Amino acid sequence: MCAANSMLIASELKSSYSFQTPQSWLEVLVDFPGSPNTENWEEKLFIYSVPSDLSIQPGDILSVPFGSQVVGGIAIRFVKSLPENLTEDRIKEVEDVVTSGFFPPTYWELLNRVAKYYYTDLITVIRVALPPGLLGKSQRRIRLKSESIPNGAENFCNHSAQEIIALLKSQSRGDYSAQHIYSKVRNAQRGLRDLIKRGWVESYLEPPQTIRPKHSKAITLIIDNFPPDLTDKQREVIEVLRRRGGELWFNDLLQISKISSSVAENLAKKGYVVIEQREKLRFLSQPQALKDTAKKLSPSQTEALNKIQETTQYSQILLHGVTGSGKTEVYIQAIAPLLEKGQSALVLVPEIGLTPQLTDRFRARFGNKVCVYHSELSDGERYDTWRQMLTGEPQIVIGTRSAIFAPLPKLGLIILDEEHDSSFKQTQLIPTYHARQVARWRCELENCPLVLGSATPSLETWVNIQENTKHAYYLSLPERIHSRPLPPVEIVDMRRELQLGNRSIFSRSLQDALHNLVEQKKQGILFINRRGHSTFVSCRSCGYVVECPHCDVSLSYHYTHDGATELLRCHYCNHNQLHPRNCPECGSPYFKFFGSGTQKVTQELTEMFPNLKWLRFDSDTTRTKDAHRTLLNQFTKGEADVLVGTQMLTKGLDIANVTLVGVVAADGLLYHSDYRAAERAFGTLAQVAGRAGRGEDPGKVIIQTYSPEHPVIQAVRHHNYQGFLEMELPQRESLNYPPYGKLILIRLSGIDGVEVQHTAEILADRCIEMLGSMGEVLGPAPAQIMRVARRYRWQILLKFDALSESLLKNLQDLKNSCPASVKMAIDVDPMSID
DNA sequence: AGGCCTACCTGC
DNA sequence: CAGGTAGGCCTC
Repeated sequence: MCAANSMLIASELKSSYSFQTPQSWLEVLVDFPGSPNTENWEEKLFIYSVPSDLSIQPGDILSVPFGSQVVGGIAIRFVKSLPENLTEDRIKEVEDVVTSGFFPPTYWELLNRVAKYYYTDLITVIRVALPPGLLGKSQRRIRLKSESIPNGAENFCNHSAQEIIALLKSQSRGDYSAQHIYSKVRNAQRGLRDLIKRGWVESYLEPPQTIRPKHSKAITLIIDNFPPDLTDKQREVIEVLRRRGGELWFNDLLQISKISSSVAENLAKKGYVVIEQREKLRFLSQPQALKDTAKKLSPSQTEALNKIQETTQYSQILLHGVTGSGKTEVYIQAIAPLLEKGQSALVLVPEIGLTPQLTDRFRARFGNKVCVYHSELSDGERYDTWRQMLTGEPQIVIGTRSAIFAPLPKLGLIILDEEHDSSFKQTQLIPTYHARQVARWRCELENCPLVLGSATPSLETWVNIQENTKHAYYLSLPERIHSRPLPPVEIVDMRRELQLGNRSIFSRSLQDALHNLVEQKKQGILFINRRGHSTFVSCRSCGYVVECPHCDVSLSYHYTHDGATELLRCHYCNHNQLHPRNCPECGSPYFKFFGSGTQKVTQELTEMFPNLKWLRFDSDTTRTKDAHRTLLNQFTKGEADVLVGTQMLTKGLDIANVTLVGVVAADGLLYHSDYRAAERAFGTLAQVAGRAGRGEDPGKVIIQTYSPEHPVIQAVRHHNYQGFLEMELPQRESLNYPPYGKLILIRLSGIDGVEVQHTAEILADRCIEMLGSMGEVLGPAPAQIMRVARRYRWQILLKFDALSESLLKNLQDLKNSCPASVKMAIDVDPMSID
């Protein structure tokens, strides 16, 4: 990392403080849970005074006192006078400025659009955009004043007070957060009041644990000659500093020159160097990739590159390139000239862990101008990367969904790689935004192009590009680089295998291919849709199936460390329990295992091919940091013949030695109640098939299925995206599903099943009233899996042609009328509706 | 989200 | 009628 560069940051950020605050009141958007909704957040701003030692400008991130706590907030604007209902004595002072100079106008507009479109309050959107921990909150804590409790006196307190004392005494410092005490002790509030009155415990506010810059001692050379009064050691220090560009971290200097710190301090006394605290950025240690240069492009790559480069205004560009057609190289060459112009670029990928190769290639070309930003970074790393972006240095940020909010000034291009991937949509937390939608807005606001890359574009993007002739371009990379062919796809009818007496999960064809693999020293990939061993376990004598106690699903069978522990695990709430020795219903010790997962596949591989080495690649084996990269490295180095994995395999994997791709069972993908099932299945199968034959040697794909005639299978077989479109689009159109109609899914959940259902029925009636002839209301219906983690789930689907203002307002009212015990979430453009 | 106030309930 | 508790509303 370049020390001098990072040191600049502190001073640059500081310079924006120089703005002089006018003497007036400050309106602040305060970060608290009950924050007002999108329609009227401006009406609920709070007014603070600015202490004389702080200078604040609108857009600064602050910490402010609020009620009994200290919370985060955003400075919005100064006002000259107080509203009539407020008197000066009720106004508190801003406590501190957390970060200055954030939120340029276009960025502010972007956040507002997200909030409005996805029915989320603005502060929640802001929280997504900022690195975690920046909007700090103080915490109330309870501390034991043990010396003041008379011996045995606690026995005269009420029960909860006694419990609290016992709890506090169980910890050496006698200090817990109030929240922790509330969760452990019943009626804690009452006990606490008693104890505080008696003076045995005290309650105090812990200041917010906001993330702050990390500082480190730095040494800077301030002369450019060698003065005569230097000792040998001092001379050496100056030489080292000169060689390293005049600046070094103090600790690094001591290491390099092997001197004691007093030598450097004496130099400082003589006035030849300055030693001071500077901000130090916490970056991941970046593996120094080999320097790489631009590759020669194919004619279609060149054509695509030219089009992207000549587009300087807002446009959507679909880069439709078959797997292995060299999209990454086009991205890289499109970005290079932007950096020269002083602009930055944003590259979004579905999951960073799955694409170390893409990151490596960018690093090889652009070195330390590449920043990686995603949720697996530690809070400190994320914070520092974020601050680094604010400097405006031309750079490339590669990140996952949330990086769409990377605060890059002078943005010149956004690239969404694998734009069809559903992980660009946030599903669990609000706002349930889609990074592609946000990217569109962002490019529009910054007036720069948006490149959407995929081998199997989403139907939304496809139709969007066709319909918008003005700001949309279609670019195609129809061939693999070096004119390598797409691998032939063989469809194996598993019904026929069964008829011929093959009960293995591998067809004869796949078995042969696996044998050849070992002989020819090639590598293969086996794709299976599920992790674990089996999807459910059933008693052979009475048919009993073990189900999750919290959800309406059967438990999946897993084993750990070579079968040492057998576990049943819920894939929805992560509940797990030991696999019973005997059936809980009838006591029989015999179980049958249904549905294969990755563990079952590897088990069968070991039994049938003892000489074949495999690696398992799924969310069970990649839980730890860097596990993706480690496993992929092992595989690339040839430490295994076969990589067995789930969806993760489909993304970006580019290994030349892979000649075989096997899909163990395609059927799990095909049959789903969701309207998007076919699109998802086609995408996944086409992507996984594309992993084969990327090197010199031709590849081969084997797909096993019980439905060989299924249209999706047929489309995959012929690598026929167009054919798939022609089949799928008319169906969507006839039912007015996206990309034609628009969907909003209202999800309701709660502990009390009857109450949730009742609420759903009332709300559905109101939706029918509200929509009138503008659209259709489907439901209410229980979710596909009605109960998850002890909560009952119901949903209402709204289907209509276009959004309208009145609809937006009414939906917001709907949310406000929902009882507190039923949670209501509005999912705009839901990815799945089961 | 907490903290605080108020309306309402329980035990004499 | 005091004391205790559950829910509503405010926090600049």
